[in-house]
Amino acid sequence: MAQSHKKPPRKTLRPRKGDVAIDKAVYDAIRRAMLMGRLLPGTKLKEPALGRVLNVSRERVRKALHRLVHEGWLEAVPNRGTFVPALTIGEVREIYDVRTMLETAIVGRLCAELGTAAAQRLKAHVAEERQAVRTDDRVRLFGLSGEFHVLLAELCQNEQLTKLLRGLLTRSTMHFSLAAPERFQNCAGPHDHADIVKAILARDAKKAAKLMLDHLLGLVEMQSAWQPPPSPMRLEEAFRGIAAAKRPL
Amino acid sequence: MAQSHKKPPRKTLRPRKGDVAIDKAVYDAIRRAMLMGRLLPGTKLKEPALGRVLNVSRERVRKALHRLVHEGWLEAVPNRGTFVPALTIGEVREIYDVRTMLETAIVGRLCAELGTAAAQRLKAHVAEERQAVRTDDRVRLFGLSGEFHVLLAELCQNEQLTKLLRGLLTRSTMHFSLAAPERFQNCAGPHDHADIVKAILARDAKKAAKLMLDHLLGLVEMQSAWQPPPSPMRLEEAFRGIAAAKRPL
DNA sequence: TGAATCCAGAATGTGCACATTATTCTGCCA
DNA sequence: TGGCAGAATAATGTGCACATTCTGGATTCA
Repeated sequence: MAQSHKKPPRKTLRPRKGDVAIDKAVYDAIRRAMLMGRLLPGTKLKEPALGRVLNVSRERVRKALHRLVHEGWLEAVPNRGTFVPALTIGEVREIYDVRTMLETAIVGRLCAELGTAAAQRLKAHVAEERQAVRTDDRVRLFGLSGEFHVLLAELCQNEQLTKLLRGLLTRSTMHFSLAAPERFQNCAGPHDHADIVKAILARDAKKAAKLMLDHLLGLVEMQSAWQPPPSPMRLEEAFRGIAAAKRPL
Repeated sequence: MAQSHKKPPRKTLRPRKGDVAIDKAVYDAIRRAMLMGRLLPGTKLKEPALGRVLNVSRERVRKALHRLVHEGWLEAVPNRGTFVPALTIGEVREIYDVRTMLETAIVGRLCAELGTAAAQRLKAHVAEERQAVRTDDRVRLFGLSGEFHVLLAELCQNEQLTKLLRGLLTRSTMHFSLAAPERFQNCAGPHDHADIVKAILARDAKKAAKLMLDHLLGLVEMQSAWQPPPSPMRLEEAFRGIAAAKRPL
């Protein structure tokens, strides 16, 4: 305590108040890179390199990586680093199995209790998907296809359910994104979705559940057919156009 | 680079190799304190105090808190601190609603495909619960009651499902633990479990699902009746007997 | 007397400097 | 020429020293 207590060096220490925004930006950047298939399974995410590429400090990268690891997006090996996981077909099947359990129950419930507003939202969504198909807007259709399943959960008015299903959805699409990014699509097509909505609106619980089951089984089948391409990718290229912080921090 | 480069102070820096174990210990300690009802909803978990109590550095506490926050056990307010959440009855109902969707599907599947080994494990578990009731072993019954639901998931041979259900279970019991720690019990009693197992063994999917539904509804009903007691608690008392690291780090 | 303000104390957030550990490269030897 | 050992280099893990922000209480003024 009774030391010299010299003036600290303090070079460039300036923690602004907009801190959580930066954290989220880093997190989103890595997640987006994965979802866009820029990061091959087995890729090692080095903290210094990521910090350089994203223009943030290593601690920021570290925090984002920890979060992603815990969410199941990445795998961490102590004293080794953080890696992009190689999801096996079995794991993908398991995730889709859980989704089947949840989503068949969801459509069943929607058949039992469905307000006019909810029905309207369903019909509007199907119309949007049809429009996306007509204009051949692949990117938009990709987003809509995923949001359809989230919408079904939302209509149950259960926050926990929605959050859970959203996590399952992103995890189930991860393998697909990593495996075949050029074939950007979430579902086989909006046709299945339209049929499911029709069954729900007709209050046909049995048919709706069956359609949902077949739909998800079809997705698994489709994903199982793909193989991860063996072409590696540099980190700088992977994060090209995916900025976290414009100015250095 | 061309600076004086004096000898660094380095007082007591000794990062052992058993690091992840300490992290887990801190994490478990806080979680255990919550599960034992030692931490009332609204309690602020101060990092320095926790570090003192658990004999670990503040960074370790910080990491554990971050993880717990992300898992939904705690709530963090930026620049304010980390707090024990006050789960509303509505949220508890939502969690149980999700559990209902999953677990009715689980028992349905078990009725369809159930090996002899699985049937044996089910019967053994029911016997264990009955034994715990006979000897009036409350603590053991508490653990067994929770593990029953996890066991059902495990018998589906789906890792993802098991992990998910385990999370839901702990989260659904959290409110109960916080509200009424002295009434330590997971389920209304082993009687419901025995009936469910009987229906599964009889391959009666409809009855099994109905029994599970009623079982979970009963649990929600029971939890809704309780109110959180308004007696606060000091941090030192809360973590009495819940050690993270014996020796200072 | 009550409320607004300001100030001291503590708690949180974060960059940084190390120690430790893993990886790669290079030279040597079989 | 291929494999192996050791050193150099890079990456990860962690305590620490700050800056910033929040909180609680005392003081002052209407």
